[in-house]
Amino acid sequence: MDETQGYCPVFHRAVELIGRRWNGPIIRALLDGADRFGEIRSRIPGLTDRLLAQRLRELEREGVVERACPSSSATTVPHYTLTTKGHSLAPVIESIAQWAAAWEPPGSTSSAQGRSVADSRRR
Amino acid sequence: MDETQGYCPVFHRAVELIGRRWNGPIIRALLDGADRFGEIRSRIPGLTDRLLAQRLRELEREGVVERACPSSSATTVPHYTLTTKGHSLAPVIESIAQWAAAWEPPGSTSSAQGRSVADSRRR
DNA sequence: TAGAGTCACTTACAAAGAGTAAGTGACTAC
DNA sequence: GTAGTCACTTACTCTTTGTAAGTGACTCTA
Repeated sequence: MDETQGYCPVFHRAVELIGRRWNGPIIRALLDGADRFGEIRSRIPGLTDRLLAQRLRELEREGVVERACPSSSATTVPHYTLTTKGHSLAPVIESIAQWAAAWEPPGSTSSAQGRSVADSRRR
Repeated sequence: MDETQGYCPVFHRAVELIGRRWNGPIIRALLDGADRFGEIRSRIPGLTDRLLAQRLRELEREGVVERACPSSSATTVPHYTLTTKGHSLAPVIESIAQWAAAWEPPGSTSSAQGRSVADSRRR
């Protein structure tokens, strides 16, 4: 009777959040210790300011990322860190990385530049 | 010296393939045993013919899905199945599902319809 | 202290992708 | 032989992304 058996909106939301363009690499950079806007950007070739700012705001709204402006002394530059929710994505990221490494296409060891799935669709 | 330390194009490609709109639910439906076009579509509310056809072709090209037209006798209706590469995504899907279940927002137990991350951005 | 540089964004516009809706051809049931 | 289902396509519109050029707050240098 339930036509949509096996479908789970919570899963759907999660996979699109994680998989949304640039979000995977952004979360990975944050897990790797990057915590400033420019630092994240410089670690991800192809990612622009506009999209990074947008993605960080979305991730913040989803409770994955936290933005803090250390009003201490020196700089007013904001810092981005993962929340507990964000840190708990580590195993997800790890399992994707493992799958990717296992099925890495033959010729993509070091020369491969970050061609996306979308890019490969353009002829 | 390497500005893009920690960045991995193989990971980037993988996370965008898995997270590309509708791909997560499609792979999950296939893992759950759906093998015909209409069956996959009916399990995923909101997914249209156009996008399902497109996504299946992309997944086929990526070697995740296999399309077979059983030329046997009865029907000419094609069947879709996961390849070995596709089946090996099971742990990835599982870890996303676990994360999603753990961080499911309070009011989304059963009433939540499949609102995507994108939808929540529209005001 | 004037001017150049860096940082974290924002805005404007064109191109690509996704949603909506209405076909199409092959087959099947009545 | 006509109506219905199935697996797609095509045409059109709206949303998201990419590209490029600002902007204001701050810092460093002469």
